[in-house]
Amino acid sequence: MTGYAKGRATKGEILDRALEAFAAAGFRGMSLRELASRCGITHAGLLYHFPTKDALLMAALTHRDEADAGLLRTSGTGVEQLAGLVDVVRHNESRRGVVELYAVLSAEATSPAHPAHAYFVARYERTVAHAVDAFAAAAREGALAPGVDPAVAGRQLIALMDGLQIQWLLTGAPMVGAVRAHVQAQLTRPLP
Amino acid sequence: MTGYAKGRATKGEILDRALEAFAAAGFRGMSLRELASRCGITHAGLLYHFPTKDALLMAALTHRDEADAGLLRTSGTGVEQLAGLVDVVRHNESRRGVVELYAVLSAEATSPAHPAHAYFVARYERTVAHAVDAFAAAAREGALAPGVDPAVAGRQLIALMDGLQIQWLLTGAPMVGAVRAHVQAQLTRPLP
DNA sequence: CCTACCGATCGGTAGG
DNA sequence: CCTACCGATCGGTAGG
Repeated sequence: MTGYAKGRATKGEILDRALEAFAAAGFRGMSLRELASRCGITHAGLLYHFPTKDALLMAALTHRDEADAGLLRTSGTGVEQLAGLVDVVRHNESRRGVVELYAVLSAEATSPAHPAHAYFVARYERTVAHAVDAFAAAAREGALAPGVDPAVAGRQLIALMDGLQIQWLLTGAPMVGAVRAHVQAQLTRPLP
Repeated sequence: MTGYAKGRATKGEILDRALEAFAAAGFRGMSLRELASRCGITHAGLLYHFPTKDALLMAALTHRDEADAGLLRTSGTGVEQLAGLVDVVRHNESRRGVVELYAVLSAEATSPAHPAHAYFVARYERTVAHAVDAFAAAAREGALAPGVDPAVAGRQLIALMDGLQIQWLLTGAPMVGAVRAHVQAQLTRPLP
């Protein structure tokens, strides 16, 4: 019982530190030995919990997804869903590590040989689909500005968020204002 | 004479292949020995031309900049400058390697310790400034839609382009349509 | 979970 | 430009 609970806690801490390490150095640049020493174990101990470096990466990404589950599940109107996406951007400005993680790994993972390539392809399809759904719902509410195509607007919004993350990481330029202005420009009704 | 001219040509070819290697593997993941073998020399031979790996990266980025010089220098009206940016996106869809290079390296270089960190900070300031200038010129022409702030619109456009590059690399989703639609939405006059 | 090891590979240098 | 080397580090495994 104690051993099991302690084992799970340790594993969760390892995954948190693995995310930081992957964010800082990417997949190739991240060293099992350095991460292990940050966790107070040896790199062989790390490989006792996770059989390979690839498996550790996937476990860490799944761990991150579970921690963020429900972050986008704001059941509400289309306009409210879009406001929720703006809130996510605001929230992201308080967690550089998470933003860095996705910026670095999604760029790395564009290579089909990358261990997380399939994960990021699926992640983008899911994220873009969520944004498209939000704009489509806004259209049904009559809140969409004339000429706005939900399919295009959804892809644009996710792209804008990703691009602003790079600029924010590099120069510190704030993200929220630019995202909010862009979303508002697609609507005929003010964001809450 | 011959030696000098041949030396320059070889060096240019090395830099072209270095760009491909950095794009595929990032800075850390790129190996001098593998690049050298692609160039038909040893890794020590590579270090005869470029004293360190850092120096090779910077030389390759400068080489790339020189090849693309003038790509943005479409002297014309603000609306024409914006159309020129859309043309760059169209052009980029025919050179995956270049798009991959900037996507991978700009994400990596968000870390202040990265050898190209200062380069990418300066690059973004320059690129965003160009887009802001284009929108400001469009404003002076009376071509800007009401409520559009050139400073915000410039940052949004560069961010949109970067984000769409990630999506294009990952899923193959075309970039030009979404960029063109976004730029058009900021204007009161049709793009050429 | 550790010690001890494996083969492989890394960037860089000496010396020519 | 090459050969030959340096110390360091890598992911992974055997065996406990």
